Amino acid sequence: MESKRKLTKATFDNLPDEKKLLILKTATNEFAIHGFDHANINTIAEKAGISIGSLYKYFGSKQDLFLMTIHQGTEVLMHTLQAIVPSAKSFEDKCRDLIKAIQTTSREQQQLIRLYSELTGVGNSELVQQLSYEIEAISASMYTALIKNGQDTGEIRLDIEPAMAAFLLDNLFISLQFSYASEYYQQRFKIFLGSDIEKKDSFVCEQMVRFLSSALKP
Amino acid sequence: MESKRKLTKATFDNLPDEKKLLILKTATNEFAIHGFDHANINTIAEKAGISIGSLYKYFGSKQDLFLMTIHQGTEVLMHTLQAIVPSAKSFEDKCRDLIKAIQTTSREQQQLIRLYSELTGVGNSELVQQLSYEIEAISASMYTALIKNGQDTGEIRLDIEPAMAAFLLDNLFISLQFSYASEYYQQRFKIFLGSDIEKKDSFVCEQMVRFLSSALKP
Amino acid sequence: MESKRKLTKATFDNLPDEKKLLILKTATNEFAIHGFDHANINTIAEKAGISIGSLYKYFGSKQDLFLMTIHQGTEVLMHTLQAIVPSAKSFEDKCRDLIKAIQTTSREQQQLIRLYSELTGVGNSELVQQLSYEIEAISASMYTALIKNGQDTGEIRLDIEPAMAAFLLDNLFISLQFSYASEYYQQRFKIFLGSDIEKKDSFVCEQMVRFLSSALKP
Amino acid sequence: MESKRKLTKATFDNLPDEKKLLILKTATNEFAIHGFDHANINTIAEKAGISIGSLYKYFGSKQDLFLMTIHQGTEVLMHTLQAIVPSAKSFEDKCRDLIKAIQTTSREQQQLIRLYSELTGVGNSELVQQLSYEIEAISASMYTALIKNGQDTGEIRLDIEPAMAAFLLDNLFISLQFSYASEYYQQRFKIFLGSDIEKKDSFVCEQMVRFLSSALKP
DNA sequence: CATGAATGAGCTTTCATTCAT
DNA sequence: TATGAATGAAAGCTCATTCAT
Repeated sequence: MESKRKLTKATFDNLPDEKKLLILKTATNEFAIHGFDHANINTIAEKAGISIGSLYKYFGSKQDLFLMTIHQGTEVLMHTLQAIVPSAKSFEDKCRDLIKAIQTTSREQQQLIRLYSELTGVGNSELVQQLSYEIEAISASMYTALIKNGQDTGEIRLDIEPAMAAFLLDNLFISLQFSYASEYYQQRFKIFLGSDIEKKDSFVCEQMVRFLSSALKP
Repeated sequence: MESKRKLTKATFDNLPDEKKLLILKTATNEFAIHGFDHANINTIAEKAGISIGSLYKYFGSKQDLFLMTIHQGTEVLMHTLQAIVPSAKSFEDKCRDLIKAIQTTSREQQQLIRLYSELTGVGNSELVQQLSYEIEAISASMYTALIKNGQDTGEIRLDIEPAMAAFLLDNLFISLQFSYASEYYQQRFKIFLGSDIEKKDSFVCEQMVRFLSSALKP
Repeated sequence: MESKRKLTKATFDNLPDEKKLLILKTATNEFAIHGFDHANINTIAEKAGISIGSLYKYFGSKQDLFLMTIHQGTEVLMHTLQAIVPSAKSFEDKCRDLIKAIQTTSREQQQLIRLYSELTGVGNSELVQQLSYEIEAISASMYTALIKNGQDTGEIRLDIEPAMAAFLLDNLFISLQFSYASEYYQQRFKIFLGSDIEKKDSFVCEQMVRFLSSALKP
Repeated sequence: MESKRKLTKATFDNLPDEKKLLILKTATNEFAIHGFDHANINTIAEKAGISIGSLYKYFGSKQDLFLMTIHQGTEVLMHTLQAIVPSAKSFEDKCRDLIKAIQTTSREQQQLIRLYSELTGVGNSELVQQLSYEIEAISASMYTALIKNGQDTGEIRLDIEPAMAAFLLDNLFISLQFSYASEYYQQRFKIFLGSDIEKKDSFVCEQMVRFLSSALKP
């Protein structure tokens, strides 16, 4: 809908992949550790082994760099989704796969998910709008399709609106994601379920699957 | 369990209630609008009609003031919970009441909920730990009790762990809360359900009730 | 006409006169030597013996400080004008007094006049507009009155518009001012009149008086 | 007298005229709009369709490029002067022609005149000295000759030094030029003469001619 | 107790110039 | 000759906190 403004300048795209990845990884690290406001652009440049001037040749601003790290990160996450949702498995099995994927990636990509939760606080420039739209619209359409498909195959009740079911599903998945990645939500997770959540992956998964399939079965 | 360090100094407690409320209200406003980092302590003092010196006599630091605003705010929210959860109604009716309460208070107390979502980013001092424990522990125990009670009355299935069910319930409620209060989650809400979410309160409520009661009924 | 926005904050006004003058003098120096763009706020603070924080408590921005130095400086110049123009002397004698005053003050207040010529380049914020209006409006009205008065006394021809005569008069005076104060205009002055202009004050004065009185006599 | 250091390197002179003009025109634009300090060399190169590397092959520095734009611009202005001053007309008519020329060119070559007023602030390298000498020496000698010639023909009084009269004449002309071209002086112009100065060209011209011829006639 | 002036470290961003290709 | 990516010093401004009055 909007004329997609690019987050990077051409100079960045022309960089060798190795260098591009190094820069983005360094930035992801800094932003995840210190948050957007407290992350230091000069430090990022230094740690990535480039000059500040170059950093600003590649990205127009601190915010652009931040958004780019998220953009690149979410692409990875979206691939995971796309590998699971359109498969031929049953709805219940897909849920199980999704939850397991969340449990794995939330730990592997902890920093990325922390970044995502920073997105809320960066103010609401056009770019933030655009990026968040990109991210959420994909999940929304994929989950809605997932539900509709389940309704077609008779696995999912018809008296619930697909968009609404998708919304609730995504809410549960996002919450779970944060519960594994963010320090704050991790603590809350433990308050509910005890300090040994690390060992309870399959328990959490099975209980959620049970919860979800009952909630949506006809 | 924890050595409760106080957020306020005695000097604040001795203030007339009116003044105390004015200060906290002003702070809530500033923090909700600008976020923790960009809120300006000097501005808060000015708007509350007191000197910065006094503010520092009342609260030890910016963080302490912030945590106090949350502490005071959540008390209000907890009262709502306590009015609904222990009532004599059916589980389904309690869910309905809770969702309606969320829809109402999220709009009325928008700023408060925005504050809460800032909590994640404030770092993890002892005080943050303490406060978050206070908040989450109450919800956790209340929802867990709610589920157990439902299991006792035969309204809720027995093959789901009460703590786990409570966790999922709270996840859905918190997500809904943010969806009404935070700008970012509001946009996401609309991506899923269309731009007229303001008019769909009862639809959202009924669908969620249906989802929840199916998920948990025996 | 415009709601006069103040250049200083109250905190500056409350300072002891000695300190106020030291700050303005230091700033005048820096701005005169380096020009607006190259003047260094941190250096000004340091040389004035105050912290940068304080400087920004006193003045909202670099530009505000700059404009304040001009404002204060022109006040001095305006006093000189007001001492000469409304006197009981003949028009010719007043011109002579004005030119002599320019020759003296341009040397004494060299830096101030250099500041003034920087004014053009500072961009056109509301404040610049306001300040320049203040300065020019006073000269305009005083010189116009001077001409009208001369027409009333029969010293000045009637077939020239007072405002136009005042404009030309001011043009000559300002040019002369720059010719003594600005390095560039000084060089130009010498190209026209030879390198010994320093010793030619009375010659320059008499020739100008002769030029002016002929130009305007009936 | 002075060892004329060149502003351009040979590489520039060898360029096709079209390209040379494009570069200078682009530079004039940028310098006129943003002033010397805020003009961006990289932007100029980009807009002129050449590389920064090339620009630095053509001109030694930002300052050199700036001075070159002025040098080239003043040549145009000087041609105007040379077309009027040595003509066979009366002194009064020449004045009239000069003023009219100023009114026209100040509007057409607005940017050029704005550049000229930037010259003061560029510091005082050898090159600035050289350039300003070039410019001012020509006006000085032409106006002085104009006056002397008037004295010879009996149009101009003998009791005024030609150089001095030339100086005053040039002061008035330069002031007028700025009054049409610079934003700041334009505002001042209006303060003296009202906001409709655009429509008053012939009035301004006639009043100035009257002023000048009276000032200098025997 | 109350005040509020003073502090100063710290951070984003710009841009003239260089030099390897 | 031409290119344009890389450089990095430098500067305006903010704001939590202190402490003398």
